[in-house]
Amino acid sequence: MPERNVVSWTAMISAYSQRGYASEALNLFVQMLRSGTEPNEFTFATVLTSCTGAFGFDNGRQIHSLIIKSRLESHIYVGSSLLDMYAKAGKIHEAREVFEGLPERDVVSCTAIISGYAQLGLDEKALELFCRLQREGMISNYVTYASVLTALSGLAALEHGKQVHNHVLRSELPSYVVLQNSLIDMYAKCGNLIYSRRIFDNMSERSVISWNAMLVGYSKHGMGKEAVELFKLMGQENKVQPDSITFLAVLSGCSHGGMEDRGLEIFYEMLSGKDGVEPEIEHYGCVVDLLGRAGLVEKAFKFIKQMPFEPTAAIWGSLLGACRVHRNVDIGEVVANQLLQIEPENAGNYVILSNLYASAGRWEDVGRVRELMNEKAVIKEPGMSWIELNETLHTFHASDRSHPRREEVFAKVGELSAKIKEAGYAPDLSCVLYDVDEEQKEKMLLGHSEKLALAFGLLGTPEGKPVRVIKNLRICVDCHNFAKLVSKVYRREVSLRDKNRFHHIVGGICSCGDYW
DNA sequence: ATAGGGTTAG
Repeated sequence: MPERNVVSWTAMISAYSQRGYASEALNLFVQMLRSGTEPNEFTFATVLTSCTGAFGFDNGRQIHSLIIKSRLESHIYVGSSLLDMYAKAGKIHEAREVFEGLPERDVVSCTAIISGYAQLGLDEKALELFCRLQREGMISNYVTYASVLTALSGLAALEHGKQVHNHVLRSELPSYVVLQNSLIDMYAKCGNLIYSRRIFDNMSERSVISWNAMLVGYSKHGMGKEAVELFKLMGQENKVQPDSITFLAVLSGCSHGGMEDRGLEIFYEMLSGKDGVEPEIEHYGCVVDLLGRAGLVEKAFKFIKQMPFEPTAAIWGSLLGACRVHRNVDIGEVVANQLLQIEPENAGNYVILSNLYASAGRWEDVGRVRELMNEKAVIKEPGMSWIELNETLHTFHASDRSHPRREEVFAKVGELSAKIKEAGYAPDLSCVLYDVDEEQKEKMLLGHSEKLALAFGLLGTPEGKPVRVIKNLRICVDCHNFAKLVSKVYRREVSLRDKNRFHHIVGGICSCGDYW
C-alpha cells in the first residue's frame, strides 16, 4: 500500500492475532509505532490478545504504559483485553485492579475476570465473583456460564452446578457446543456421569472436546470399558477426528480401569501411525502407568530408558507410585533418585518414597527421607478436603479447629474410628512422616482433612445417603482404608475425588482396585 | 473499514 492508516495496520495485526501468529502480530505493532502511526482503542484491544505465553507478559506491560499515555485504560474493550492479558500471565491482582478501575462493566469484562480466576484454579474466588456480579445485574451469556462451570468442576460443587444448568435452561440460550462441553465436564467432575452422558447423547453436534470431556469423565471414574467403547463409537461415527487429548483420555482410562492390555494395543496402534496422532511424551507416560499398574515395574523401567524422550518428573513419579503399590524397593530407590534430582521441591515424591520404605519395614530409611525433606526445606502443599451440603461448601484442613461444628466433627471421627476398628481397621502409621510416638501418630492420622470431611458428611446427611468428599491431593493409604471400612460398617456409598481420580466406594470395595 | 471474554489433558 502506498499509504497506510491506523485501520490498515490494525486489520493486519488482527489477522495475525486471530490465526495465532503472536510474534508476527507484535512485530507488526512495533513497525506501526516506528512508522509514526498512533494506535487507537481497536489496535490496543487487538494486540494485547497476542501477549500471552512466556514473553507475552513483558510486551503486555509495555503496551499497558502506552495505553495509559493514550488515556485509553478505561476503555471497555481495551480494559477487558488488558485484564485478560494480566490474568493469563497469572497476575490476577493486576487484572482485578484494571477491572475495578473500569468506569462501566459489561458481560465481556465480567466474564474475563471470572474466567481469569477460574483458569488459575482460584475456583472459590471465581464462584464468589460470579454470584456477586449476577446479583449486581450482570446478564450472563454462554461464555460466562462456561467459565463459571469450569470453577464448579474444580470445586465438584454439584448443587451449584445444577443451579447454573437451570439458569442456562431458563435463559433459553441456543445450544452452544462450548457450553454443553462445560456441562459434560462439570457433571463428570462432580461425580454424575449419567447426566454427562445424557447431555452428550442429546447434542446435535459434537466437537472433539465433547468426546474428550466424556472420555476423561469415564477415565477419572475408572470406567475403562466405557471409555474404550466410546472411543470406538467415535471411530465409527467418523465425524470428528481424535486428537492427542483423546488418546490421553482413553489411555489413562485403560490404566485407571485396569485394562492394561487394551491400553497397550491402543498405544501400539498410535505408534503404527494409522491414527494420525503421533504419541507425545504424555502418551508414553500413560504406558508407564499401564505397565506399573499391572505390576510390570521392571518392564516399565526399561520402557522409560528406551523412550525417544527425556523422562519428566511426572513419568518417574508415576513409576514410583507403582513401586509403592507393588512394594518394589529396589527399583523404587533408583527411580526416587532420578525423581528427586529433577523435582526436589515436590513434597508428594518424598511422601511416596517414605511410604515405600515403611511398607518394607525400613524405618531408618523412612527417617532418612524425613531428614532429607527437612534439609531441603520442602514445603508440603497443605492438604484440604471439602464437602458440599445444602449448597454450601465446607472446607477442612488437617486437624482443623476452625469449623463451627469442630467438636462434633472430632467426636464423630473418634466414633467412626472405634467402630471400624471392630471391623478390622488398623491405623497405618507409616502414613505419618513426622517423628513422633505412635499415639501421636494415630492422633495425627485421625486429623486428616478427608476424615473430617467424611465425618461431617455422615453427620449432615440422612442414613443411607451417599457422601461425596473432595480432596486437593492424592488420598493417603490410611484414609483410603478408613473410608472403605466406613462405607462397609455404616452402609454408605462414599465417593471420594482426589487429585487424580474418583474413588467410588461401596460395601468396603473401592473402584480404584487399591491402585491410585 | 480495525476491537475484548470461552470448553477437554497426563
